[in-house]
Amino acid sequence: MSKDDVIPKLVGVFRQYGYEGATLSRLSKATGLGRASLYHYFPQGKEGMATAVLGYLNQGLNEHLLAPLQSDLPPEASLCEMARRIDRFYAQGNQACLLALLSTGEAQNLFVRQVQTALKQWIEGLVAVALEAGVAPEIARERAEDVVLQIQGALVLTRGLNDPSIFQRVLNRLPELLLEGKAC
Amino acid sequence: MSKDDVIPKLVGVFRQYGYEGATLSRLSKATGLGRASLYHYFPQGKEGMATAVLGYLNQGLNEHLLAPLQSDLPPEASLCEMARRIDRFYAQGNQACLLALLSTGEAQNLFVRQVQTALKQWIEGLVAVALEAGVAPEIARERAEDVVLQIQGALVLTRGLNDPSIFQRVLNRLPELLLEGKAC
DNA sequence: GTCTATACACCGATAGAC
DNA sequence: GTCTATCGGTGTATAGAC
Repeated sequence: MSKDDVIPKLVGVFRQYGYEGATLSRLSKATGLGRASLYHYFPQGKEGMATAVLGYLNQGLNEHLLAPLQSDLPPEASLCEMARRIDRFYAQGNQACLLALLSTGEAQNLFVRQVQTALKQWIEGLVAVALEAGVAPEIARERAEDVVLQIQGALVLTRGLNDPSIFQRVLNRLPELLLEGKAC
Repeated sequence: MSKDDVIPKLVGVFRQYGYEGATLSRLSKATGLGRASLYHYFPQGKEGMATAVLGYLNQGLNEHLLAPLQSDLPPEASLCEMARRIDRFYAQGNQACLLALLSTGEAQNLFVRQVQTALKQWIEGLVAVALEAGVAPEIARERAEDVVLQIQGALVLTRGLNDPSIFQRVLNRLPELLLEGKAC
């Protein structure tokens, strides 16, 4: 088994339990490897595993969630496609976002840079679509931030209220939220 | 020292570190009490402390954050006042929301009910203001949810990007977000 | 009420056999 | 590479003196 086979199995644990809750016992169970074997792949231990998971998800963000934004689809359609993929990725709003989990507690200091990078890439991808659709530059950035912000807020509220309809509602309005009044 | 004096000192630890990160060592240090003394006040241990903290913050939500909504101020002014208090309570967006922290990981199962109650009260308070301002009932609820949702999202994004301006921007638009097109 | 001392489980991490 | 065994430290929780 290679390192690239192990990482995807670690993802679920960090996403469900956060950094502190992702114990080696759970990581071991999820991978089917003994603790010592995990240290073979990740000499930096748990911190190394979290870093790898963040890198893996950041790559997934680009290759899967943001891919439709760079396609030749019309802007609105590409946003709809992103929304569909987000819906799947976050399991209809039931799965937490690792970027949110890792910006609290002790993890905050360890992963600020990686979290910041991922969020910025996400926002930049959205800015590009808005600009392409003819939205004014100053407005495009604010709206792009709003898109990510509302997704994150919807995840919190959907989990807290146990009401998936909130997440759906936010996903549905993403296109008009970013492009309102332009090229719809 | 009474139980009511201890609880406020526990709050900061849970808000900063979340449930799993709020260790008895930290709670002991924050209160100035030994671990055993904490068990005198909270026989249910850490879970009891978290429950007490949630209750305390829920009461604060009603008595401080939501109080202006029930005052005789005009709707828009009461929302501005709530926004000011939220700004202070969340330290300009640098402090996490306990309701968000406790709806992930192992804490999720333990505190769903209390978290749900607090979020619903918050939303109900906002719905009441919107109705008072003449917003249609179906729309009022969605907008109230949006207010809480955007606050939560702004907290995530402000922490993750280390950019307090995002939190400020959301707070500033709360009145129009809830009342748009009505009695402004 | 607050303390010291302690019980026991689990934490992250490592050594060394195979 | 994967394992068993184990380290030192810390986790939550309790007992019992004062």
